Amino acid sequence: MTLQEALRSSGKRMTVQRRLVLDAVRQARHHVTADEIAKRVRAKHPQIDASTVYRNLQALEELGEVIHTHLDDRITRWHRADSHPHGHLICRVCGSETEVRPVALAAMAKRLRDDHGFDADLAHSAIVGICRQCRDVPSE
Amino acid sequence: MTLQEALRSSGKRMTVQRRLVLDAVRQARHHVTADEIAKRVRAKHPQIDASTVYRNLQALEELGEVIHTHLDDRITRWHRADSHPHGHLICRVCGSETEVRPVALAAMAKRLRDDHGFDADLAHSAIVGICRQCRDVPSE
DNA sequence: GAGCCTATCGCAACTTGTCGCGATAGCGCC
DNA sequence: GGCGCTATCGCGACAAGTTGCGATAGGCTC
Repeated sequence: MTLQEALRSSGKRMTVQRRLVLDAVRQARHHVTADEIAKRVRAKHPQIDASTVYRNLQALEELGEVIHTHLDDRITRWHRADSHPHGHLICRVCGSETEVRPVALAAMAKRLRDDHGFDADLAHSAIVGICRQCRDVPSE
Repeated sequence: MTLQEALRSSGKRMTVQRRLVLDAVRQARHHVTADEIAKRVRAKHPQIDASTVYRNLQALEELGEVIHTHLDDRITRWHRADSHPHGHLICRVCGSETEVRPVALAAMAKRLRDDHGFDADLAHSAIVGICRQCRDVPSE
């Protein structure tokens, strides 16, 4: 389904603001925060409010254009929907971030599907724990 | 290590406010929000500030008395450290919450330890996805 | 191209949580 | 029991995100 079709079928409209937010997420290489998107959008259109950015990110997620994930801080990160899916391991000691390949996530998700009939999205929230380096040096 | 010993060895002090926050978390049956704890504490001591509650929850977590978890909303939940550990499955469609037994979490964590040397705490953040009921009735 | 319906906008207020600062009060020592 | 060091407190300001509301403007029809 194209963006035009998605807009039509959901009754949503394409506004200047929505276009700018979508472009900002698409142009970003990695995960970006709403604040970073707002800054980028406001560079050319300073009157655009933060709430407009938040509402548009939500709308674009409903349209399937962008996706949000949660790392371990309170800040939501956004990225384009067509980037390759992956999980995140965050070390609570040193803060390092490691990517998990989809195949490993799928194996873990299978267990939850078998046990609970639950279709887990393990890429949505980061998995917190202790990384190899920090575990091997427990007394610092 | 007793609470007294933990306080001594970390240089922390036991204040009236800290005692009240700890009691409030202990008395709560399930996970509670900071706001619920603040309300309970303020019922008898109205001058206690929300920031004091937040700082004490953090301090009590460092002392090993309480633990926080993240469900899918932005709100942090707290519970006593000695309650049995478990994971949470949250359905993004209906919002239902299912507990996952530690044994299932351990099996998933083993995979991450084998692949990445990462010691995952899968009880820290809820796992988001779609529950059996919502998956079986896709068109509503 | 004008008009209508209503999705969306900008603004302001609110929520959850954090932080800096001067004042207060645990707790170890005498 | 009194003293001093400094952890903690209450307050106000800030950060990230949400929500209600009157005003604006997409996009459909004619």
